[in-house]
Amino acid sequence: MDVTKTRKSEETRARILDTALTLFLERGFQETTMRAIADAAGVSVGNAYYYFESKEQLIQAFYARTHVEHVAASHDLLANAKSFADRLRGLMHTKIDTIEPYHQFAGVLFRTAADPQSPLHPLSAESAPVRDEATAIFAEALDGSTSRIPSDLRAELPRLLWLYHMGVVLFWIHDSSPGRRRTRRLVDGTVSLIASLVSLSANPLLRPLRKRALALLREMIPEAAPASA
Amino acid sequence: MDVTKTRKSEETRARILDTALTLFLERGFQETTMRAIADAAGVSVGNAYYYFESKEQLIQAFYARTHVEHVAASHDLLANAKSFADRLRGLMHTKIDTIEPYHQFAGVLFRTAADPQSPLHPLSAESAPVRDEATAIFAEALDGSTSRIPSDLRAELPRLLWLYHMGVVLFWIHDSSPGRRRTRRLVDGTVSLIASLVSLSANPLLRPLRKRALALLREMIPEAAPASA
DNA sequence: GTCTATAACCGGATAGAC
DNA sequence: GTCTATCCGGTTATAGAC
Repeated sequence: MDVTKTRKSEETRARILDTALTLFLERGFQETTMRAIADAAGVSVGNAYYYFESKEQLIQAFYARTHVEHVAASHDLLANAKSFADRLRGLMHTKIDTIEPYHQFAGVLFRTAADPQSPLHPLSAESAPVRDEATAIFAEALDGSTSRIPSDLRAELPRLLWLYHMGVVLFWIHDSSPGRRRTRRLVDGTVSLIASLVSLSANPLLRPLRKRALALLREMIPEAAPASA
Repeated sequence: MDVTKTRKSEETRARILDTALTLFLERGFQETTMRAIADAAGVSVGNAYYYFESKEQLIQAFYARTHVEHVAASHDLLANAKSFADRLRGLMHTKIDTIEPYHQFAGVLFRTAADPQSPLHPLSAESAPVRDEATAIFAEALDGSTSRIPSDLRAELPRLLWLYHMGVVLFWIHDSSPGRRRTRRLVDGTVSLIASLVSLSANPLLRPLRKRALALLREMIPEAAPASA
């Protein structure tokens, strides 16, 4: 009985979610009313709110879905590419590929996510699991690379790269060029610069700067998910 | 007659704006209804909307006001400090001072500003005047400095610094430490790093990297306010 | 106690009279 | 320029069904 109940519940939830995402993609976020979502999903408005706290909550699905897709899409790449630059570049391009279908309402998503109070915010406690997973994929890109990287830097790089990737996504949101060409170009350019910088950072000349930068980073972002920051 | 009309209009507009900002500061943005603003300002809701397109539009005032204050607050500093690091550090600290009163609703402000569609967006055409002025103050900090800086970098630095300053403000929004200590610390640390990096960039070893970085920057941000980007 | 529905609330925004 | 009346849509209160 529990099973049946749960299954039906799950189905209703999934139906509402799928309907919502479809409508968002068809008409945009603002233009899609909760009444329309409920209607199209064959439930009442109140019922939709039983499953999802708010309209924005429905966007959470975006996060989870695209991240899962990104991991899947990156599998081959991470199995094959060797150099740090290739791995990072590949990762970034598959990321863009993965989120592309959602570009039209990415603005709204980001707008929501930008509010420090929002559970959707990338730095919020609620986002910690997704954030940690996303950071992990950069760590994986790093671990599997054959490039020589100073060990102190290597320890901090995954989080730095996650931050970098957020910056690229931010650029992407504003990128209206055909095929998102400008973002692609930005990725190629910045990955190449990052790779150069990383390999230069081993140079004795840059050692003091590297040490200072890493110390500052550790001070500013003490833990992956600081509750009291 | 026109004068009287205009004057009265200006007064009403100013009254609504002042009332709104006061209420926002007292109770927060979300908690302040347009009805409350209209009431407190002694006008009707419809009238408030005659002067301001939307509730969020009222926040525009924030931009203009704080920038004017920032320029004023930076005057002495720019007249006295000599080194690039001192000038930049001072500029950043006066910036934080200036925006501090608005910290409690900065999240909402940023949230609004983050939407690519929003006229409040820092990169929007509507924001160009403020953005250009803000960039100009960094150019001034640079021009008056006695530090030696490669000329190709010097040409691009104001825009880079504007970008950097946006990043700091973003950090500040999320900074709930007493006295905004973490942001202050971030400013000191990053300014020192930036200064080191700028002076290191003259080193032949880093020349190719600098050239590539600047070329990428110019490609990605062709003009101050690209209409078609 | 898990799910679903209806009716209402609330506040941002607009229409249209004066 | 100013108002009143109204719309609209996110959200909630609450009653009842399974």
